[in-house]
Amino acid sequence: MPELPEVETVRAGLADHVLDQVITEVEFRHPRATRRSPGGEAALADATTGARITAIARRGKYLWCEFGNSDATLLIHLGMSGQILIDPRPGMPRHHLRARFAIGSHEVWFVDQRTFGHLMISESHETPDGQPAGWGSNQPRIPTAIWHIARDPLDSYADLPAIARAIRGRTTSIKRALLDQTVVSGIGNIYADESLFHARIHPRRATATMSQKQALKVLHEAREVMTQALAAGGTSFDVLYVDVAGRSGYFERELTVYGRAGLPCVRCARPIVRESFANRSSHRCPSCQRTPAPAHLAKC
DNA sequence: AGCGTGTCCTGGATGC
DNA sequence: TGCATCCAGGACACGC
Repeated sequence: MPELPEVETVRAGLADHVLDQVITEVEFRHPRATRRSPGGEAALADATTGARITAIARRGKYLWCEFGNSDATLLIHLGMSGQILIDPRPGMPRHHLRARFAIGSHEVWFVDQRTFGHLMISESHETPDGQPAGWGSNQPRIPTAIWHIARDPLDSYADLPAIARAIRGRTTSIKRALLDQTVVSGIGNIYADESLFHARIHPRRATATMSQKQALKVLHEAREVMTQALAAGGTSFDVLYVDVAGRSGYFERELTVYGRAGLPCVRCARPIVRESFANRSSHRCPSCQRTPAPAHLAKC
């Protein structure tokens, strides 16, 4: 399940192989892959065939290709199970292959078992702050389809104090705010739990009752845990996720709470608990992340 | 307007 | 053993 560090690993891998190359062939193998793209498969193929890739950019979990002076971008979201495979081995199974591209001398596959991922063409427009929209972008433009996606904790143009203030302005729980991509992007269930553990904050803590220092602490921990995950090559839980060359990440060994229900807390040895949260689950240490007083607890 | 819930999807795990 | 149900997850449409 690719989150920000995994997506960045994919971005860097793609940039290594297809930057300055021309897309010569596009083939779609599943209609859901292009469901959000205006005009569908035909328009996407039309917009990309013959185009030269001049940047591979990323904001949060979204990737996009820039094409020189063109306003059009090819936007990619890997969803839960999406993978990008470059020059896949000849025997690689094809049953989850959703789209394939010939780019320069490379074969590039978009493989996605659960089909939550998608590809789309999006026009772009100038960023409000005049800065590049994300890692790898070399122009101050953002795909219009993701104008509402906030900068992520690894983005050098992200204003963490401003994000902390936005979090505190919400009437919800800190975990919901962290998962809201319009507040801060790139944080999924795994890194939300990890960041909150490191910051010693309960997932259901009401954001409006948090101090600026506490909110900022959570964001800094998110940045830290993602930086470490990135250095380790991305997190992986099963064979669904592999990076562009088909290798799995190995950061999962470093996770402190996520997926560790019943196992001892790395700090205090009390068993980690798993609780249901908004049709999902939260993992926390009942001792390091104590339940706040009712007045400081959000409804969900 | 802002917030919370339901939905999309597949296949491994679990239950009877 | 086999069938049925549950569950995981990100993003967004929708309703309150």
